Amino acid sequence: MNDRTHGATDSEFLANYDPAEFERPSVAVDVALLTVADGVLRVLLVEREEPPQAGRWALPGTFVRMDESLEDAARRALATKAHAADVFLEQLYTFGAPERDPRTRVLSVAYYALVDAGRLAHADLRRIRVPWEGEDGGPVEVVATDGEALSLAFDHAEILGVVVKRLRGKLDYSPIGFQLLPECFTLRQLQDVHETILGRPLNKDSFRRRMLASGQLEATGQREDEVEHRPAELYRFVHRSAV
Amino acid sequence: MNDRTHGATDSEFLANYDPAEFERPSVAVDVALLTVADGVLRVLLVEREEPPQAGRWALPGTFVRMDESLEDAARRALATKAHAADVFLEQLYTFGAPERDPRTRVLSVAYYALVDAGRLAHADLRRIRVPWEGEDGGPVEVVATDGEALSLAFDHAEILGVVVKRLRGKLDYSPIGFQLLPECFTLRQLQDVHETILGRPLNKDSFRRRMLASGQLEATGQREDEVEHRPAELYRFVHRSAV
DNA sequence: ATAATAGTGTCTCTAAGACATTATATT
DNA sequence: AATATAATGTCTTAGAGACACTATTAT
Repeated sequence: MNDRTHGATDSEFLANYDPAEFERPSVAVDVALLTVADGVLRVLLVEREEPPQAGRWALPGTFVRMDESLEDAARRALATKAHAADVFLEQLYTFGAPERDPRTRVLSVAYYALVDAGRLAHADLRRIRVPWEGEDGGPVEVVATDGEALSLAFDHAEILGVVVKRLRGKLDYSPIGFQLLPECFTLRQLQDVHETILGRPLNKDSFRRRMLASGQLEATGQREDEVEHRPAELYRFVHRSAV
Repeated sequence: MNDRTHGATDSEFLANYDPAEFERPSVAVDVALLTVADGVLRVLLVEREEPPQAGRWALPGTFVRMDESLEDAARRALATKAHAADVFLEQLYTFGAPERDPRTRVLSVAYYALVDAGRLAHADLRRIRVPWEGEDGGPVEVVATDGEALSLAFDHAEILGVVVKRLRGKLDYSPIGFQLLPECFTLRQLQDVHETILGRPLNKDSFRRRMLASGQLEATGQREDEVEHRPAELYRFVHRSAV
């Protein structure tokens, strides 16, 4: 028991508190920014230019500053890459294996962000290939435009695997599907997003019924155009007031 | 760009790496150890004896050591409190608001643990009261045996709220219900656990059918005894081989 | 007109809720 | 025998899958 602190008031204690007393891990945030387009999941990666693991591809990340929240750090990690002000962003999991970073102990609080493909240039987006079915989980692969698998830094292939697993699990009872589409969209586009995330085809009829019955969709009265067939109704996502 | 590191190999870089270069947050783990008995959720709390927030009730926690995994730290936080070797333990969420701890920046990687009530003395377990329905979420209350609400330390009421919300969300598609029961249990006991977690009654017939159809239950051929009515069959949880 | 997709209506099948009935223990 | 709960069987209802059919655009 420490006489300097035991029984003291909070203010006395804090005046004597030495935060440098113990060795600490570093804390980073890494953000998986995903889009869906053309039936594939894509992720924003950056090529590491400095050691460790220079030349490998990594999720955008940054070390957490002492006075910012974790979510603020995550948005800062995206700031130069995307119009990150209003992207959907949610904490995923904290990865803390002692040897996951060769520098020193580095914890990564991982986030995932979802945007519609129209808001990002395709330049930095790489295609995700999921080598497992359903919610089995495990690392995923990321392939370049030439089809070759990229070498990912640290445990980022595992992090992306957890992202995909999380998306598959949450898709049915959360509005994440809408985050990957523009404000107005057709039911077909919504179904494409769901099928791409789940990695399997869905029944069109029951998908329509389920979505329309959910109360989350509002018909805009407008129709898509520039399509070479009958244009579909455009819908807007409305947050469902719980029952 | 840093000339000392740019273009260097990993080993050159690491030889020069100074982990003390940047100020870092502290990282703690806090563990919510839950049981279900007599129709209530209970949680293991410890009374803080030293500042900050001496006298308040807190989740067992500890600072993460440089060479241990987050899960190891969580088990260590429980070690003196419970036979923690083989409890079910899962990461919940990382809480990182800059002002959540008055000492300095302290991140908390929260875990939850589930054990059957028979394995813990009731002494340190306090009853959880959930003031919201379904998965609305929000902080919960913890009440002493005399019914008075305890004053919880830091953001631990919010952490417990997230635990309850997570349990309600995962109950239907994960085996967490079984973690709160002894190895052999009756369907009635399993239903009690589900009803307690969800905070609402369930239909007995369809609950039985659903559980038996899930393939997760194996009849032991044995029956409960020391009950004052017809004894029920005892079942054992078997991990369901997917499909 | 033809092609292509949007959207509607209906049948079937499965799972949940409701309820009645039978079974098996204790007192 | 009376009581309490376990366990089974059946009817009804809601939602998903399947499929046929109609609607609306472009070429």
